[in-house]
Amino acid sequence: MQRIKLDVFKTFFQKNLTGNEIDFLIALSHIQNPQGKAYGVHYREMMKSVKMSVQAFYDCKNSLEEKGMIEVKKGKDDYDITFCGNDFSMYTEEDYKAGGVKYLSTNHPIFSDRNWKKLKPKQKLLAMDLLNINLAGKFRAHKIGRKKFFQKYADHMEGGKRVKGILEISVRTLQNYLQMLKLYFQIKLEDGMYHIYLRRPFAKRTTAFEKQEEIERTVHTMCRRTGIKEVDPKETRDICNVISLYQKEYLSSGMDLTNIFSEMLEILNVNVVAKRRWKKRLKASLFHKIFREKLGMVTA
DNA sequence: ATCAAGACTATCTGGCGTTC
DNA sequence: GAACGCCAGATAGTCTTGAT
Repeated sequence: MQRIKLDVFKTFFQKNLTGNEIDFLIALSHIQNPQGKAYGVHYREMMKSVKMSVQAFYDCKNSLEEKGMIEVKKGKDDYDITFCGNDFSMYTEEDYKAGGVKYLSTNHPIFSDRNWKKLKPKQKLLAMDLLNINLAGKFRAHKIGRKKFFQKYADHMEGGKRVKGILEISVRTLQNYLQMLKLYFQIKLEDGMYHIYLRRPFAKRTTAFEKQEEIERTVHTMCRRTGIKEVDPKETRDICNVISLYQKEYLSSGMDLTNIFSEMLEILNVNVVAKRRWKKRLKASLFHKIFREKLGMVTA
């Protein structure tokens, strides 16, 4: 589920997010399940994907929780993190077709661009807002009056009072931002109207989101938590397929997969008395059986 | 693995001035 | 008139170091 709900994104503007915090949330959206939950988030993993320091990981995790953007539950050397309000599980195919699901895709090339990380926090928000407008407008140029553009994003004076724009920055700063926006957008000023549209390499929709990848992450997390070191690729794939097949039931049941993995290991090692001698590995057929039982499906 | 303190670095603003 | 380069000082963000 590489996406952020539009109304969740809108709250970004009021939370005074730092650059790292924004990237943390984007990275979280990459690994969340349809309910907006990311299981087994490890600090090293985030350090790598967000390119942040150890301390930055903890700072972000704590500050985002304080700001009410995420909910954190401690796991085994890792965390289960819920992206608050970013739940997509209630939508059906029809909802998507009818255009009733408003979201910003985080699977867009702009987020993997090498310059992205260098952008300032509010530049990121501005780029994301314009990206959303351009995607919604099917890549047609976004036309907006110069004055209106500045009033929307930057503060301005009105009758001696300072009126805030959504970015709460000065006009001068917004002018500076226009330079960086040129990385991703073509910006032309014609008759007092800005014409803003995505540059060629970025004028594309996302690639299909990787449901499989997210499930595979879950399996690896469960392996880490149950101490399985020997991760057979074929068994992993088969287990992923089973989870994918029953994903709807699994998500609504709210069950903890760790228990199924533990049970799988117990059965595999039923003849081994000493726990430390257990052979810890994956066995898809056994997983399948336990999984179905727990979901209340009777094996035929 | 986690976190706190302090060091270091980046950012924003608003003024002045130049260019188109 | 709009855009923007440069500058200094205040403020905020991030990283390094080091302890537990």
